Amino acid sequence: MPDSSPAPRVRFAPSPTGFLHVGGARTALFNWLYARKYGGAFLLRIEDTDKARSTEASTRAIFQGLEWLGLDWDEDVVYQAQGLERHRRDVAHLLQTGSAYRCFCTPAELEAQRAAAAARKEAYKYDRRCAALAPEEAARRAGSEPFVVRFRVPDDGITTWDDLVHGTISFPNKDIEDFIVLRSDATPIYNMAVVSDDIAMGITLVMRGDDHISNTPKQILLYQALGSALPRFAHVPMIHGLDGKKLSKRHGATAVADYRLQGILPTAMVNFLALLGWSPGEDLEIMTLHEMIERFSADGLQKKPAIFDPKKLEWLNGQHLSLLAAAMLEPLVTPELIAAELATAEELGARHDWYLALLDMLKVRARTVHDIVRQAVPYFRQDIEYEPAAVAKQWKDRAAAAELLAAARERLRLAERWNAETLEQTLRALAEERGVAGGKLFQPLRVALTGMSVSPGIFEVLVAMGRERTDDRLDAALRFLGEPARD
RNA sequence: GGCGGUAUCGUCUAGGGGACUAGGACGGAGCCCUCUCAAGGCUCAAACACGGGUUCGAAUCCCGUUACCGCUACCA
Repeated sequence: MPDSSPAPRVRFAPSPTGFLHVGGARTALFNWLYARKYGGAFLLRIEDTDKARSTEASTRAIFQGLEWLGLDWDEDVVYQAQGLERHRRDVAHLLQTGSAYRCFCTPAELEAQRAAAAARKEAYKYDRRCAALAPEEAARRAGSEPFVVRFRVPDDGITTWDDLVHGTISFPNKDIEDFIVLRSDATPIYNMAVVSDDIAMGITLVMRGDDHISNTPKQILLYQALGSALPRFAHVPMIHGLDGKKLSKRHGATAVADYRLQGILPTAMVNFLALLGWSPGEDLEIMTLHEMIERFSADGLQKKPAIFDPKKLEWLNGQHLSLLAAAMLEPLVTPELIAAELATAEELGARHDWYLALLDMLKVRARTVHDIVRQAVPYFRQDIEYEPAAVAKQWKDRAAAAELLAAARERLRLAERWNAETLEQTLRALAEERGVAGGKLFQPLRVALTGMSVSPGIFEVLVAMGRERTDDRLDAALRFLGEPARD
């Protein structure tokens, strides 16, 4: 026999009513990490029983979101709506064994009862009037009247479980109302469908958001009434916005796809999400998925909600960007360069080594993929745009700047080799001859080459620019400034 | 209102009765490096919600209080 503990089976069960939300993505991630860590299965179930709100586009968005994050699932995707017959069979079983009963109260009647309770400032709980109906009578009325099926919650006792993140949680049964399991249109209510599906899928650990804690006792009661072994439960905290409230549209981007559009790397996103509510201990922050699997443990799961801090995400993204080899970065940046009409795939392919070196040069000071594209502009575009602020500051004395740049142009034309060492020697020598600090030469030169006052080191820039374009840029700068008088 | 959950720097967190003068990270301030900006290195400011216990000793255990969050549908 291999191992005494069977391989765990976990699932991520979103309802396809919108895009993949960061909260959902994180729940999926924790489930995935758990499955991968312990050699179990990570299953995906689409909870599409609410036909009015479920869409196929949402389902696709969920798949794409998970794929982008690198969270692959095992086995075929389960669609909850396809389990309808089984859901009904399970409800029939409940009815047969007396664990559930038919309720003929109409929505209007229930609403009136609720309103009356509210007026009396009492907590409303279904008064179980239909629980007392004789089974034969209920069966007879069922032929002609609409009804729902309610679960018969025991009067006494407590329902309790040992939550993987919270420890023991218990609910007195007397506080749980006889909840509905089957609607009057004979479709199952959420709690029923979930339990039926989780049993059918052989789920051994239900890991989901904190907001399901109060559903758990009801679900446990269902497992027991259905005669099934209980899975373990783990309730992970929610994600909140900067204001401490549940993350919503008001907080800006909430869909993982939004972050993709913002130039966030999937590895950074997944790393950030993992850190929200989980800690590997030992002050470790930057991790790959693989490293997270190695260190993952439910012990490190936090109990309190975490606030989503976009600043830290950006920082983390910058770190991942710097760590990423140019060859890995290439497929992420190339489409954007093409979209920005800075280059074509052919051009990039033709000078591939140069392109990779450029990425290595730019990635260090970028926090998003967009930053790289922005910084790459002067290396691709034929014409040059000068930032007004850069011109104002570095070319304040236009005549002097022109004179200096003209001298630099002459020297650079004479440079024997076009590499960082040679260029540094050449330009430092020039600065020294002129009796100026290096910066006094490099800064105006930077503006001439890039149009900006900020860029990578000037010698690197020169190398990336190449001899010809450097010369063109200096010509352009001199035209802009007005050629200095020659003797 | 009822039920449930949670509480360490502004934020993410370490901490599991003495190792706490409470550690790391983001963000902030400053210094170093330096041709600019990043990156990197260093320094500073910044927290155990409050009150009672238990204990020789409590951020850590227990009980209250407070605050916040979730649920309280024939939604999921």
